[in-house]
Amino acid sequence: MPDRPTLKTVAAAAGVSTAQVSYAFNRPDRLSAASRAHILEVARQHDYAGPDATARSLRTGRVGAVGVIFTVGLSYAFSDPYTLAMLAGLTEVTERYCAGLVLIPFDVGGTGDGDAVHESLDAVRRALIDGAVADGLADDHPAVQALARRRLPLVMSSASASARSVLIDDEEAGRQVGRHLRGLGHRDVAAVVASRGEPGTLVHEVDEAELFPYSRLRLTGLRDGLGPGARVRVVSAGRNSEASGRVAGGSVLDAPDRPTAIAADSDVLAAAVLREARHRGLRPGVDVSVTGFDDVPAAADAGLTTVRQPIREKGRLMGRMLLDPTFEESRVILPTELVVRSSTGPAHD
Amino acid sequence: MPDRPTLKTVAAAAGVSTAQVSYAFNRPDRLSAASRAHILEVARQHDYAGPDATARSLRTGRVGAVGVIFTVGLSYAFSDPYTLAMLAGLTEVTERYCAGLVLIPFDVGGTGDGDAVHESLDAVRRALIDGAVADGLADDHPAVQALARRRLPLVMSSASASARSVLIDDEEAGRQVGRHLRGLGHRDVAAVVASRGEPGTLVHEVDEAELFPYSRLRLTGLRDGLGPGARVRVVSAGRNSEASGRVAGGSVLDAPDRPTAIAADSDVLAAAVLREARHRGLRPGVDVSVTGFDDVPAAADAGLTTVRQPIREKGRLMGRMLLDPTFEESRVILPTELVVRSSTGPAHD
DNA sequence: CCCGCCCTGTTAATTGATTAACGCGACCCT
DNA sequence: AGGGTCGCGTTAATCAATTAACAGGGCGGG
Repeated sequence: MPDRPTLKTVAAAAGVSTAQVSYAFNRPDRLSAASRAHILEVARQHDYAGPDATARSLRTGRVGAVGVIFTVGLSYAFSDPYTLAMLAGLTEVTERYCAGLVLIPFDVGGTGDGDAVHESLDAVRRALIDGAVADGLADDHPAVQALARRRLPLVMSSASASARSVLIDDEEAGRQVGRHLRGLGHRDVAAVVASRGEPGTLVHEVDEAELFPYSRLRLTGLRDGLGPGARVRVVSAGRNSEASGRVAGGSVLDAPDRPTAIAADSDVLAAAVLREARHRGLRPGVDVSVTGFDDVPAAADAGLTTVRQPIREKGRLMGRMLLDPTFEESRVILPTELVVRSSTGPAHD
Repeated sequence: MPDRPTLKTVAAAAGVSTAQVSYAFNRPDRLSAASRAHILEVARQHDYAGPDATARSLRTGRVGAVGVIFTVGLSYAFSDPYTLAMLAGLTEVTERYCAGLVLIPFDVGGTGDGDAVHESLDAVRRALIDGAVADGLADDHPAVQALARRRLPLVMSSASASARSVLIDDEEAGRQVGRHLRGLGHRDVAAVVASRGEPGTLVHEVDEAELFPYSRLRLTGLRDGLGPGARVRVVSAGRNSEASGRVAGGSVLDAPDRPTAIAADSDVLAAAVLREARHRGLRPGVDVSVTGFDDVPAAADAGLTTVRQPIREKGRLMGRMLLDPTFEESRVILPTELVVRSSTGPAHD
């Protein structure tokens, strides 16, 4: 018996039909206890590990796992506190449902041209999942569209025409930051946002459509909150990492017309900006004001003024949308809250 | 056409055999460019997302994903620096191979009796993977055995009779710690190890067999390194977390016969012990010596004497063992290095 | 005594693809 | 003209299970 045993093998060895073996593993109530015991015993003797997962999935149409799309390198994602908090919430739920979690890389390295996109979509197309979470992606993202074509249940964290979503009101959050800064007298603000551009480069108005959807909304809110007459320059931070944040922050701080405040799109970026500021002898909240986003644990330590969002709860709700059949809402909006700490203060130039 | 389209649908609509459609998606060289273009066009019109992932997996026997078994809650794992570093290395490789990563919960909550084990094994049995990584688990762990029965390629991080492995020499690492402490004059040491027991309780010699395999080996090495005549008490830390570490550390520090040194099984536990020590007014490296394990980034900040192991490289190698067909070795032993910092110092009682 | 139901068990259709083997013209070479 | 090869397609077996529908024996009730 060199071959891997199958249901058929076991059925033949036990002298019953394959249906009986299947029932023995899946529906104890459909056969007598005696024959179930016998079948399981024969299975053990043949070292049969139970029904093949792939075949069962094909037949039942269920896989028992949900996916998460990652548009940045996975090995980087594991160092991002926002992502980790979201995943922690998500896995609380998947675990309760005994579901696996599939991390799907969508890594369009380099130019991002048609072929590269096509290639990296393979992982999305081949992923064995019952549904997926696309955090921070827009409806028109190729990975999202590929999933939609597969007709898989999808949960997003930005407003979507078709998919269910768990959101925050990004525009309002941006407005909270804008109003706070305006109240402190800031009229010249740099927004540091993750984007495809090189860290430290300016994002022109026409390119703002290319930003992540949440960045666009926060920008709109920020401008609104600052009111008319304020200047808002948008600076690309490349990816959302410490290193990129330092480059972007440095370029803003070294500009001849340095803004009085810097609103970063995440606490990770904001913390990097803070470090660069201190490095230049600038006192946060005095010489320059800095705000973040998310309120990850490190923000409190850094004295960072930031917008708190319930990240873990977001993950939990996304998970429930996918797995809990009694969860009906197709859109949940979570509250945000401006947390004022020492990194912001009155403007003076 | 309310149903999800299949290969057959598309073949019929395009007026070709299903084989052609399959080739159009998988083997462009097996058909003329014209008919390939035609088929893909028809597929698009019918909103066909490409061959069904499950069916393809059944037929080809390949899934395109590898699994990682977690014996602690996933949402907790995301806060453990060792796990994150290992995953970062692992995903570097899976990403290169466009493979998904499936996080498989094996969460035997509560008593851990037969039924609960059986139940939580379901996720392991049903996981759609081509192979798996079992970090820190022993050959006789139920989840490992379930995977072995499925005849899936398996990579472990402890010595295994059957599976391939990427290891460190845990016994030698323990010995390094032991010798270091002996050199400082410590003759009474507490080893704080993760285990199933309640944090803070003593682990009796007979129960040591129940510990994680790496803990056992390190203990053996530690005793050997300390040499004859030294006392080593083993204290359970429950799970490998800050909270558990504080409980375990507190109980050791409050014991009437407090040891002069505490060797923790991870930097996370050691950092917790350090905090408890400081909290009691004990100066690390002076009033009490503490060692960790892993050398995660936080260890340097905490001034922790610890054993460095190349965690990320471990993850990378595990991934290559699973995915890189040119990687032949079935056992790799990585080097460790004792990093002496300020948390250890001469013993005096 | 007969009808119908329950309990166990079997038959066989189905899930959606992959791919080896083979068929059939057209073309080339000698 | 005969035979070999090449390009392009089709046929049909196979992957390993699930499950609706059905069959027959035993048994209780009328």
